[in-house]
Amino acid sequence: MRSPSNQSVSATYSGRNLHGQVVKSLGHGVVGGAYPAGELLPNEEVLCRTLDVSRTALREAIKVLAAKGLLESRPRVGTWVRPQASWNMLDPDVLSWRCATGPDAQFLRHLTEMREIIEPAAAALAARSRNPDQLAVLEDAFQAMESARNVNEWVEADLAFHSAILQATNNPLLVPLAAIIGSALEALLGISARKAGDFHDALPDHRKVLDAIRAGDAQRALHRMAVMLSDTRDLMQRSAMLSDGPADAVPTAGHVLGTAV
Amino acid sequence: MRSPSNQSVSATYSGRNLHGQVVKSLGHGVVGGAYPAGELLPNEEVLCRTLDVSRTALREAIKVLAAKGLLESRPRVGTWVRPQASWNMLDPDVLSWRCATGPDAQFLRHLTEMREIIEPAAAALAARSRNPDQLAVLEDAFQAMESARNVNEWVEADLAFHSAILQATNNPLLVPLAAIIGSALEALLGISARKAGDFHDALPDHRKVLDAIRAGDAQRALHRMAVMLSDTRDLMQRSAMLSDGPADAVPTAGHVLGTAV
DNA sequence: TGCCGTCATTTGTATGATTTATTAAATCCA
DNA sequence: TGGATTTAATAAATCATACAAATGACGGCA
Repeated sequence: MRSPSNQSVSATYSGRNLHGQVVKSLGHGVVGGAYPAGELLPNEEVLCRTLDVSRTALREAIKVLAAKGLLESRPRVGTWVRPQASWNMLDPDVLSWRCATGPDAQFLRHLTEMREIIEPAAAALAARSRNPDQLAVLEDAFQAMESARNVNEWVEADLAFHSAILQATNNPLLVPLAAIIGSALEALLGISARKAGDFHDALPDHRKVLDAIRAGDAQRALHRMAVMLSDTRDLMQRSAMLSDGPADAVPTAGHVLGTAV
Repeated sequence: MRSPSNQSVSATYSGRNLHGQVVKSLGHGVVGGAYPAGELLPNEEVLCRTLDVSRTALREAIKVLAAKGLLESRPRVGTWVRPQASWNMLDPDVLSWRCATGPDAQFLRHLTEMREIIEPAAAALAARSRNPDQLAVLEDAFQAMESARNVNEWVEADLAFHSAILQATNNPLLVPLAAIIGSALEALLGISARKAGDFHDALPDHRKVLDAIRAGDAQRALHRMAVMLSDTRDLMQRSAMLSDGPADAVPTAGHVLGTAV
């Protein structure tokens, strides 16, 4: 038995190590706009003193951020912030940093748009490809949603539910997109601070998706998921209206894709 | 003028630096299965001697691979390969390494499935959201496809075409998915070695998508893109049949999603 | 003006010393 | 003997320092 016993589940390796903390700190700074795109960072010596770490730790962090497309370095020039288009936006860390700093309405719209593209299709594939174990995981997640007693528990179970669907597609390329859903839920939580009895309203929508996937009905699963997301969008716009005044009437991806009710 | 002049366009930062070469080498090894999942890598000292680099370079490479979800390290234990489910499959580097080593039919199917989910929706959004500049880029890419004189030129232009559509959605989360299309084209190239006059057959399909996007007709763009991908899949299965014998009859994502012709 | 070599600055690479985290063995008590 | 506790061994983590390489800027020179 050589293989190590407990492997960390979380995709984003947190700031447990020192260099991880530096990655987090610099990552926040870059994504948050503290260092504008195209601008040079202070050189290594200065950054080391600013962050109070050794060059080793700093450089490891810079290499990680370069691998995520945020930074680029050259001798004699320095290290600078790459244009936003080069950032690996689907990286869980980048996504999380982006959400942590000003989850503007526009970015939330982009997240929602992605969900409306991915999730109905994923539900359809899951209905077709799921195996019994994967279905069991999905059922468990649904039960966890039912028995959630506060918002945090509910969000956790909700994410587990949608992740389980992605897993059940048996397409490994779809699985990492759970990070997008997680970010969307987190951002949504920040905007519409739901009350105690509120969140259970979404339960019937989820049950219908589950039923369709259990029955192996791909068409129905796709449709039910589209409906659920449409409802979520409505809820979002309503709470945005309450806080920010009338929201601009943006056509939903569902409308564009022809999958809305 | 402080901002550096020429920024590298390529997303995957190649092995120009020594540590970049180590990232590439180890990345290939891990993704290719030379180091099985769950298995410990040799410790730093041994790896340094094996790869003939300093600990600095090796450790920076390991940090990068850890950030991509491939590895995890702990003191007293070592560095081991994380389970495949933890790999950040959407990372351009990981995707490229995966394609470089045994692009099995199954993985190609997963890539195609993703395209069939993403691209019709992206085409629809692009038809709606594109601005004149983005349309011009798309037209340029199409002309490059028309005037391609060999397979390499054609693949390059093809990728540019599909990337331009993703860009034209104005959703930054969709842009990085171009890496998936690139991998799919590359893998497809490996399987069905197209002949000189062959590839231009796909031109009419592309023209119809372009026309729909130019006209701002989201529904038609979606439909035309779905048709194009369906044709591509047919071509793929036919050439697979020629080389590997009769292919198993897999339902297309297009069928599942109800977007096929 | 335009070319070319030199120099200064910044990252890149290498190495040794020290610290910390973690496991497994060893030890100490009931 | 059994369980908890301490200790030791090991590998990565961090730090500090030295040197190498790349490259943009400057200045000399034809």
